[in-house]
Amino acid sequence: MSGERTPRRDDGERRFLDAYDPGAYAPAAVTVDVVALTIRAGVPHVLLMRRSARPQLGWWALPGGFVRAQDGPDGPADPDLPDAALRVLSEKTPLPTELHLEQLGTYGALDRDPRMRVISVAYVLLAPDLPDPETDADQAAWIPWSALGHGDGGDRGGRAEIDLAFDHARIVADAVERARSKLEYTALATAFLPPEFTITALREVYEAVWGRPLHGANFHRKILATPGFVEDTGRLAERGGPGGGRRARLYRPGGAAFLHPPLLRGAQSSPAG
Amino acid sequence: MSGERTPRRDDGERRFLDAYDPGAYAPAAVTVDVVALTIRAGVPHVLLMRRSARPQLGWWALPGGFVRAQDGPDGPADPDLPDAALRVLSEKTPLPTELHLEQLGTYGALDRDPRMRVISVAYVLLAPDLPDPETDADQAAWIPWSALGHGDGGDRGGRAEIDLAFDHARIVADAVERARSKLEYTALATAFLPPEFTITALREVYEAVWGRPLHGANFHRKILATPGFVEDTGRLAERGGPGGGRRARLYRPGGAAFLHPPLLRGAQSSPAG
DNA sequence: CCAAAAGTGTTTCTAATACACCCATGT
DNA sequence: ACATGGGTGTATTAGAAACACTTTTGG
Repeated sequence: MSGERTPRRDDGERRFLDAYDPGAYAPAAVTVDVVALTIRAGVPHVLLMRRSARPQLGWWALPGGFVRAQDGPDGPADPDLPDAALRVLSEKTPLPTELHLEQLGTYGALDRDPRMRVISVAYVLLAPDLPDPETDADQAAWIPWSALGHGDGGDRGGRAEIDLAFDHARIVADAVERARSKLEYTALATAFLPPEFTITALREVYEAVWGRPLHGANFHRKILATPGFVEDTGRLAERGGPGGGRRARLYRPGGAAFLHPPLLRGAQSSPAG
Repeated sequence: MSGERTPRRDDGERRFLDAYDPGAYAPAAVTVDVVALTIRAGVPHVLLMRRSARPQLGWWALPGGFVRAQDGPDGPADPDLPDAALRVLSEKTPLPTELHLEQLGTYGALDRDPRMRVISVAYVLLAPDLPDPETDADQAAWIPWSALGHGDGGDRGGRAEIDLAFDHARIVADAVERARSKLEYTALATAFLPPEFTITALREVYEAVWGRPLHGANFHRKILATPGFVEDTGRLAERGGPGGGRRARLYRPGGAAFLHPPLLRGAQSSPAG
């Protein structure tokens, strides 16, 4: 490792770039697909759309679209991939202001799209309970994870499974697994909740995503013992439970991104609390 | 969710596909970059190459190359992205038979390559100590993480930092962080070791990657208490330490992919044991 | 013999779990 | 009043960490 050079862009470099022909490459299409996850009434849902174009016209699929690589007639180039994900999603449904977006992975098998080679960068979006998409209800909808063919963890006793277009069932399954494991060691559960929430609401997020009940009392203590997870607002919820009950304290997300120690979903009956 | 349809490919679909023109899209180039990590003499290294072409001629960079989207003059199409990663890497250095390859993430900022819009799918490869690349030593080399400008954790007291081409410093930093966290909750540490190894060698992997000493006695017990992490071969190492010492038992990787419980790298002096 | 490294025993301490119980509110 | 849900106290238990010590080898 002797004599490291750290060359700066020189005249030769400039001349090379001026003469470069971008059309020489570019044999694959690049898309972004978004797995938007939320929890409605304690049940995890994913946003799906019916395909309005061939191929696989009429199938349920993830919202997605082509990355704008350069400025063009359709609009300016996407500065980065997350921008492309948000643009593509906002073209189909209104976006909440508070959200969490993270890259899930990239899918590029040769035969995943019958038209051509398509490389899809998938993103996971975690959002609080959103209104139904404003597009025609038959075109976009929040679908429970449990209704999907693969990768869920809920009960779907006898219900018909929904097949997704392309390899989107696999992508959703990967997204669900990502969400499940990230709740263990990050404070991401708050991304499913409004800006202020109760500890019970937070617990219900864990129970919905992990598909298993947690011990309320111990969960409560453990959340408060994890530094930076939540921050007390000093106020109380408007009212107690529907059938009576004490009013719960309201919290907002704390500054911490990672949880120390993590909330492990072990094999026991009610861990993490 | 009433009346789900699961349409099959019909005549209209077939006619559509026959008439489809793939050239209508394809505005971005897709590459794969590989962050190959190994440990040599207790020090973590990454495989880097000097760029032999413009742009950034002569800079250190990750091995990588364009994805073959279709069959062409250079060879057949890559069936999937991991195949592309292995092909690209094998074109530059011989590959070990035992290795772990996983997708790290995809980088697609508008200005990350001055030539054109390039979307790079990055892979992490964990490998046992490999021989030096057979290409010219000045063209490819194993470089210690600590020599790199960003994202390391080792000491580099006064040593000159190596700048990487494009956004590769960021990619390597992400790969290092991925490796560090995956050692916590998966059995991946064995990917850095030969097929049979001692518990001490395993501990040295953790110490190298995490950059911190661990308590040998407790580590030993904890590894053996984690089901499926390692499996006893019943044999002993050829000899003890250089200055004397008992011969260590040899183990091979167990079947488990995930560790229950995980080995947490907390903030204390010597966790995980 | 002595130093070095592998591995075990044991104590201490902290954190996870379970369960009992009190508090506050809606009906 | 009483049922419901929020929240705290506390005993039990499991696991993490620290340290002492035995075993086996090289020099």
